[in-house]
Amino acid sequence: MNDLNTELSDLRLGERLRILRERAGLSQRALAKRANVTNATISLVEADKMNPSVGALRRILDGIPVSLSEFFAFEPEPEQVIFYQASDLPEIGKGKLSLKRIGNSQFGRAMTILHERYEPGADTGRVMYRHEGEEGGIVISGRIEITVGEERRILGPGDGYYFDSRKPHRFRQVGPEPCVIVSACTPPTF
Amino acid sequence: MNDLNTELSDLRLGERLRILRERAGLSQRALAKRANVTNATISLVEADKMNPSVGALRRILDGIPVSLSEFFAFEPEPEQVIFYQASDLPEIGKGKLSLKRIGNSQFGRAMTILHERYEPGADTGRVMYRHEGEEGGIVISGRIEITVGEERRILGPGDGYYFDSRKPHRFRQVGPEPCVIVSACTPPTF
DNA sequence: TCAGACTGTTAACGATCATGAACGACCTAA
DNA sequence: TTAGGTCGTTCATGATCGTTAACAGTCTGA
Repeated sequence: MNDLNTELSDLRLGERLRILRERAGLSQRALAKRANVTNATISLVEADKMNPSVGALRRILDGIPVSLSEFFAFEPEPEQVIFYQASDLPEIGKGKLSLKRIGNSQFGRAMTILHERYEPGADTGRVMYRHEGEEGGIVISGRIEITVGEERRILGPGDGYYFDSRKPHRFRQVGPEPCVIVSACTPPTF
Repeated sequence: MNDLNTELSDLRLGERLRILRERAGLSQRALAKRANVTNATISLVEADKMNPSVGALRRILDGIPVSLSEFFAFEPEPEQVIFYQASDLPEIGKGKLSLKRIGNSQFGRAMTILHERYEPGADTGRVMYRHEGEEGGIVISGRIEITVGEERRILGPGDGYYFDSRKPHRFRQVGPEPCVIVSACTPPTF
């Protein structure tokens, strides 16, 4: 016994489909005909006894017609994540540069927070980044050389920076110990 | 050979899922772990080689996290229906009262058009309807007795009406031939 | 009362999903 | 170079979907 039932009752597909279908004045069979699905399918979905494929659901909704987006509009949002557990944060970047993003990929968020770790020798490269927005940060530990446009500076613990991301920029770790930075950029970069 | 491939490429689930996943900095396996799905599932979905169930897609999206509504937000709307073929219009109502709704159940529409046909003896009943909005119409053929609040009138071809739906109202066919009316009400009643 | 047409539900079965385990490719460190 | 790690892909199999076909219940009209 898996949690199919839990999942189904959680989605409440059936309830909403039935409401929309009846609102349109369609019987299960009438809708089935329009949707190129059988009435049994609609019956089972409405009874929360089946977990339809996305394609099947779309065909059904097309028969009403209602878009998938509209259909799920009343779906409770996945509760806004407020707290991020370190072990859950995916590690981005490769090699000597490790990034952990906080608040990323959340629609409607104005910025992205990064927890960056530069191992000795780490370097964002000669090809300098450029993108829309602004970014800033504070060095937590270690030392890093930051180049922004024509400016170059080496920062240590407690030091900070802030610049327009459209200026070409480059980060390069210096010294024997890794450098840790917490930064933010806006709007969220991908 | 069915049209599974057509359906899948039509939905473009894979493309969007991949974009969202990568934007979140997650590998297929990392996302799979969060979503309680296997990496193979994500791989196949992204390659448009599988039509996931709604439940599975939701689990995957929860791992990003993105709501179903957001995920389908960019789905092209089912092209706004402009022309309705009579044979396609579902017939609502029972017995002597037949209704055909035009533009119903379309989110974002301001009103519903009804093609009503009252067979001899048809009557919306003594329990008079009341609902939000306004409604009006024109009699095409036959004769009908309309009661709105304290007002009562018998209308024939070419006659029209318009009133606030919150007033109790009742329609009753009179005469030997069926009565056909085209009406509109706002906002769409369910 | 009966036949007919409709409603939504349910059982059995073939098609498909979702899984677990393998694969080759790539990178990193030793 | 090798070993170990990750990446995304692919194959075989059990679980589930979606269909076909039947079912009982309701309503209409004869």
